[in-house]
This record gives sequence, C-alpha cells and structure tokens, in this order.
Amino acid sequence: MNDLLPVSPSGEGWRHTARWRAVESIFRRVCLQYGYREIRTPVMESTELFQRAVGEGTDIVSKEMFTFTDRGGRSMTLRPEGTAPVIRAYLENKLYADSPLQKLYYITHVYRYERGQKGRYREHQQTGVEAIGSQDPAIDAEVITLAMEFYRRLGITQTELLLNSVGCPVCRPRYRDALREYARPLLHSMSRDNQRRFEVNPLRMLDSKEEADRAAMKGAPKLTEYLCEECHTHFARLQEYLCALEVRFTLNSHLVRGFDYYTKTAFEIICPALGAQNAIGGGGRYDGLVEECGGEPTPGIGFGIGTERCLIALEQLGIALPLEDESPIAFIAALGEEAKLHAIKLLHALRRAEIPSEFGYDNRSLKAQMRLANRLNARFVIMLGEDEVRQGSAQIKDFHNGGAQESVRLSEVTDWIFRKAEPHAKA
RNA sequence: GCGGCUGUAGCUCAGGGGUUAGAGCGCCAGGUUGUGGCCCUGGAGGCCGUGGGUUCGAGACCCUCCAGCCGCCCCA
Repeated sequence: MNDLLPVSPSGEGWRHTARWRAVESIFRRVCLQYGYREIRTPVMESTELFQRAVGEGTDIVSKEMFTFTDRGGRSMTLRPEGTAPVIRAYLENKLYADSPLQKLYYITHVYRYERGQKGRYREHQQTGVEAIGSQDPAIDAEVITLAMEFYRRLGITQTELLLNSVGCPVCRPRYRDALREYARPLLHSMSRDNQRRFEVNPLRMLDSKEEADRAAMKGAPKLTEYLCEECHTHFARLQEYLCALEVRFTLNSHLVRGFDYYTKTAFEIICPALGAQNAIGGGGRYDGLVEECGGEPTPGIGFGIGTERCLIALEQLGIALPLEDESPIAFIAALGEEAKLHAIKLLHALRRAEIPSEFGYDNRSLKAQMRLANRLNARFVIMLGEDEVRQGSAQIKDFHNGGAQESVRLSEVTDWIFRKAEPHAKA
C-alpha cells in the first residue's frame, strides 16, 4: 500500500507525512495570497456528474473510474478529478449568489483505476484551484501564475509550461473537420488507437506518442489558426499578460487535454526530471461546464497539481523542503517508581505549558532512556531519581550545550525550560 | 488494458537444486552499581510475496495470482 509514514525506512523518501505537510502549507499560503479560499467536497459523487462533466468519450470516464452501486441502487463514483465536484458544490450551494467570481482551492485525493507506476497511483492527491465566473484572460494569467509561483516556492524551477488554446464550440468543429480532412489520407500509416480517435475524438490524435502517429500528424493544421475572433483575442491577451509577468511558456499546438470540458486556454506543466509521468500539473478553461452541470452559462478556469509528482521531483532534484521540527524540547528520564510519579506530573505540566515533551516509558535503564532522548533529538533531558526526589530537584542536561548539566528545583523546572527554550522555539 | 524486469530480516542486498538461509545498516541488551552521540561485545528478528507443480530433495526450476519498478496507454 502507498502509505505515508512519520519516518523513512529509506528508499522512499517522499512518502513522509512531514514532507506532505510542507507542500500543503506552501500551497495554502500561495492560495491565500492570491485570494483563493478552501473548499472541501466529498470523495464520492453520483456517477452521472462525471459522465456529464468529464465526458462519456474520455478514457477517464470510459475505463478508469472506481464506480459501484450503493445500497439504494444509485451508481456512485470515487472522484477521478477535482473540478466537477467543485462545480456541483458551487451550484448546489449557490455560491454565485455570494459574489459573481468565486475563487476556490482544494487539496484532495482523486481515484483512477489505472496500472500503477512510479508517479501514477490509483489514489493520488491533487492540489488545485478553480476560478468560476470570469472570462477575463487576466484570470487565466492569474491561475497559471499561481501554479508557477507554487513551483517556484517549492524550489522546482526546472519546469516547462506548455500552452495552447483548444477553441470553443464555435471554432472547434471547424477545426475538427479540417483535421479529419488532413488525417484521412494518412490513416493507414497510423496506429489503431489513432484510427479509433479519428472517429471518436480527432483532437486526441495530436498528442499520441507513437512514432508513426507523430510523424503523420507533424504537418497537421494548427488549432490556433482556426480560432474564432473571440478565442483568438482571448489567447492573444493571455500571452500578452504572461509576457508582462515574465512567465515563460511554450506554445504547443498539439497539447490536448483529456477532459471534454476544456475550452480556450489549455496548459500543462512538465518537469523533465521526472521520466514517463512527467506532467506535474495541468488545467484550462471550461466555459461550458457550469451550464452542462445544470447552471446558468458561467465561465471558469482551474488547474490540478499532483502532490506525489511534486514530491518525487523534489527528491529527484535533491531539493530539501523546510520541514516542521517534530523533536521534543524536553525528555524526562525517571528512575524508580516514586520518581516516576513526580516525572509524569512534570511531563503533564510541561505539555500544558506547550513545551513539546516526551517521556522514557517502560522503566528502562537510564542509559536506554538517554539514547532514546538523543535519537528523538530532544534538547533537554530532565533526570529524576531517588536522590533528586529527596532533594526536591531535577538534573537537567542540555544537549545543545555540550551536555552541560545543572540542578533545578522541581517547582521551577517548567519555567526554567520555558526560559531556555523560548529563543530556540522562535528560531 | 498491453509488453518487459524484480519480489530473501524493519531497510539495502548476497545465496542460482543438497544439513540448522547470511552480511551491512537499524533495533534491543551489556561494556559505565544513575548519564546520549563514537567505539567494542552479545542478542532478537525470516512459513525466502501468494497458491499450485516438477523433484528423493525447491529460497533457487516451471505455471497462477498479487505487489513494485520500466515502457505503452492515460494523466497529476
């Protein structure tokens, strides 16, 4: 199982809960600063939502969903992507009434029934945003910039932003016809997959990785040359804004995304350090989606970023995240039953004072307790034995000070630690 | 869903038909009658991924399934 653990049994360094928290908190902070607020939706939704939103013809819906029938006979599905549930929640809770533009973010697990591989898991986490209610290309630029800023703060700077416009219901049919016309005479030289796509979803012929397909599609007409006036202007403005913001991008007329709902802007961020599963994020505009889900015509745009792939990229690139310090400030080592009673009272007091503290359980030898304190990277060891109890004091050893030791009255231990640890805690 | 490689101790891996399956690291204990890291000594820990088969004998060979990895497909 792909468990996330508090420690590393080595080899799989990115499966650390501390690393995940670091990535998540960076994402939350970026979102907050860009004016996005968190939304949480259920892990499962009615199957129909995804069929309608993502599209019956897509691979995700046709063969990659975890779908089952509940006790009431309804067909339910573990969400295979993050956008559709957000749109459903947006409509169901009438978020549009709160403000015409809703800027939302989520950190959520999604499920796809696929063959596992490094960087591709049946359950994976996506961090994402959705900006619903604006058709301003400036919001496209904002969403893309937010993603790139997130990578920058993680330290993943070796990325490539691929950008395309997939048009709208006005211009896409025109392009689809042109593409078919171009491909028809070349069909015999292409893979079976592409021959099937020719019928079902011609645009997807463009991003086949098969050598023969790539060669055949090389001279294909470009979607961007078939854009209607509105889409063309939108795309031009977006590029203008991105240039002004110094966000580097590569136009890629073969970029087609795997959801039917995308319109106009489509983008993908790849990290070359990653290998086969090298897309660390992707998204686009979905101006028809809200209406498709039963709402008023409402434009929207968003992205999803794979948390695992970001973590793998960080590992691959040798980038260390600043991790939360999980080590205790104080460790209490007790010797003897009488001392233990005083010790657990002291432990309680330290914790109430919000000083992270640990205790040497199971009556082990002082040496064993010291070793444990050292391994936990505790700063102070508070030693309590018969002598100390008799004197009403404790021996406190400071590991950060060469093991210097002093005697402190039991009643003053908490204050003493607090005073000493405060600058440490702030640092 | 397709093709290939790999599953032996907590981790990294050795053993390639023949007694009681090994190493390093980690863990535990002792060396210090109450003092961490370094060092030394000892110890615990394995139905050799699962189920079947071949064989006098299988951790080794064959098949099934499962899992991981590398591609394809797809996508984050």
